[in-house]
Amino acid sequence: MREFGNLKEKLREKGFKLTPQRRSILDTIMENEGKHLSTEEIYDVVKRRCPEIGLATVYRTMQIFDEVGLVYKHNFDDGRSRYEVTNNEDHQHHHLVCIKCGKVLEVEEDLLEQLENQVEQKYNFSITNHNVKFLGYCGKCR
Amino acid sequence: MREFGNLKEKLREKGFKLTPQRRSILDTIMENEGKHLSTEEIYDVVKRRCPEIGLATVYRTMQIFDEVGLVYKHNFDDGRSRYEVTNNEDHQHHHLVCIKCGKVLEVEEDLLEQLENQVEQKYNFSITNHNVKFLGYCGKCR
DNA sequence: ATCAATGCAAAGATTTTGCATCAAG
DNA sequence: CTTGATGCAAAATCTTTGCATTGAT
Repeated sequence: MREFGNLKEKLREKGFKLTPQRRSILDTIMENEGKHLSTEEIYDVVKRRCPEIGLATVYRTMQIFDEVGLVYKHNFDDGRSRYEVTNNEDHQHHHLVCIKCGKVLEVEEDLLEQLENQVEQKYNFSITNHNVKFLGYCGKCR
Repeated sequence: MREFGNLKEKLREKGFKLTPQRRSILDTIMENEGKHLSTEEIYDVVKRRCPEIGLATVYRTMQIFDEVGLVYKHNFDDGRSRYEVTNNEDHQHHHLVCIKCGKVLEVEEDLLEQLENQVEQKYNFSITNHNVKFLGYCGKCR
């Protein structure tokens, strides 16, 4: 489990406060690790422990968390953004997206270092993260 | 240059017709290869040679083209979908997205075959395409 | 006291849909 | 004729914004 001290610091660094709402949101996405919740889904869950919260607050909070690097904003092509906590890894892991049923699996391997180094040199680009999706058919659908 | 016969066939296979509107849209995105046009941008260009066309038609057409595999639908996190012709390659090339200025560069290298093979075996998943974005800072912004 | 954060409602933006009309086989 | 495709406008979604209020420091 991750310590709150770090998080608070991470927010403070950029001039943000750790309000009860933000903390509830953080709790929620940490408890639902690997689920890729959308903003509205997060809102629905958070409302249970924090009934007065507004949807706009969740939207604003997710923007901040993304900016600060607490979460990663995914696009799985279903019309809404989905979020995942970044577990202090500097790089995102990869995802398998089934183009039939839409299921999203996670891949543990990274293995892109070598490729990234090549690309950084050749294109004069400083890579801070990557986003890798493999599209295809999952076991059930193929 | 690609032949229209193939395209028409590709559409027909799935029961779609190659109408003048669809053809104009296809011309437009082929003439703007590498530009990642959004639906509205495509609409603006197509209107010049096809003034009676409606935005909804462009949206519907892009859905079909994506489904048929004529284009690839990108998300560069600017709030709209952007499209690119798939040059009969079975796999997408990669992109460098600058998180400061938003510029998108293309990477020619693929080099994911090995990783994909590993992943296919381990996760019992049949990969048909991939989507790889490297996030970071371009030459100007870093 | 100050200044950010919140909640609510309204506004924005992109995308989809309903429906009458058009076009092609 | 019949069926899909189109254009227009309206609707549906997701997301952002304006503003008065609240809440810490």
